[in-house]
Amino acid sequence: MALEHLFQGSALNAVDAKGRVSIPAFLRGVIERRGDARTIVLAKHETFACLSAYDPAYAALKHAKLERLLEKEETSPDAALEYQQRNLMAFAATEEVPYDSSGRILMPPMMRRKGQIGELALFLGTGETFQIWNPQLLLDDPRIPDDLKDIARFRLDERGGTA
Amino acid sequence: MALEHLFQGSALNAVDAKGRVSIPAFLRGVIERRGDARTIVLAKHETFACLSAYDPAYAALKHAKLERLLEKEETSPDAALEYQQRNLMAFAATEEVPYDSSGRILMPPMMRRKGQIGELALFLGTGETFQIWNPQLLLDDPRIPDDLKDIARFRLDERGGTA
DNA sequence: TTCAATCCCATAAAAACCCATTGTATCCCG
DNA sequence: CGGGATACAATGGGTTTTTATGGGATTGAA
Repeated sequence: MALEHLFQGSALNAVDAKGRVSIPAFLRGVIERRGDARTIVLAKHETFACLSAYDPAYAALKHAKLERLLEKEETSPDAALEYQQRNLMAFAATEEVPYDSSGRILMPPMMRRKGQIGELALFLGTGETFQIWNPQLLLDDPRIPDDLKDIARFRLDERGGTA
Repeated sequence: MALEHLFQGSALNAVDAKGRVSIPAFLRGVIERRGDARTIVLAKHETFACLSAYDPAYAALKHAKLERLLEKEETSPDAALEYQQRNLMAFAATEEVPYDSSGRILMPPMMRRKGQIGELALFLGTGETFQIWNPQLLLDDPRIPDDLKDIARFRLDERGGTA
């Protein structure tokens, strides 16, 4: 498959008192080039203490991939159950939120809790999708490469906060 | 794979007060022959104290390679984590910057610090990618061949600066 | 009413854009 | 072969546009 437009780069944005966050312009650019939606899909990340985010076009693609996988491995009861589980996670456990004309979303409270997002949201492009972190949790995770933590620290410094 | 257009040659350009740098025309030529983007991707070099740079087409190619690797080795939890880490480094730890009609980029502050780039940027073609150095750091690195340092010194002399 | 989401407007900083200058290499023509 | 004329690269500076973000005002459902 391979998508031609990939999410890349990092940014640290504020979450204001109303729970609004600006989606960095360079990520919005990719979303709007992939499709014409001004919307992102949020989910808890599978392995890290952060949120995973992507555009509706990618969600559709992901769904198609699951369908194909099912058709291939079918007949096994295990496979069918696994499909049901994955499907639930892919759709029921996600939230789709539009961003407004200034590029901001209202972070849904449930996702905010799941991602433990506080006053600051660290956006990280990861190719097909991007991640949203509480920067402190990223710094605390031993599985994250040091070079990436340096970037998080730089983004925090840039803002004047001491990390 | 093998790309047909390769980066080669060297140039020393100024970084102005706004942080702008001209990408040498001979490198831009390669970028635009590889794809139609007028954009470069910047990353910290893995082994040297400089930046690594390439075009989006090369980045996509690298990504596709990673994807194929994952599908082959999948299922292992270790492999999955390693994949996540690589993806983060390849995308979150890089920045994509467009160059304008006069061939200049705005060097992102984070990359400028990571590469310790001051007022001068030394561009070195290395085939599939190219490097951007603080010329002084190149001269100070014992791992760099003397012949290459001579080239750096020549570029500095050309400019009137004493190396 | 009340809380919360959406819309609208304001602003400061940063980035993108446009235009001008210089220097150098190239070309053309006498 | 010399000497302009030309084209393009690199760079400086100003102006406009975009971004991120704050703060009302309005809508709407509970």
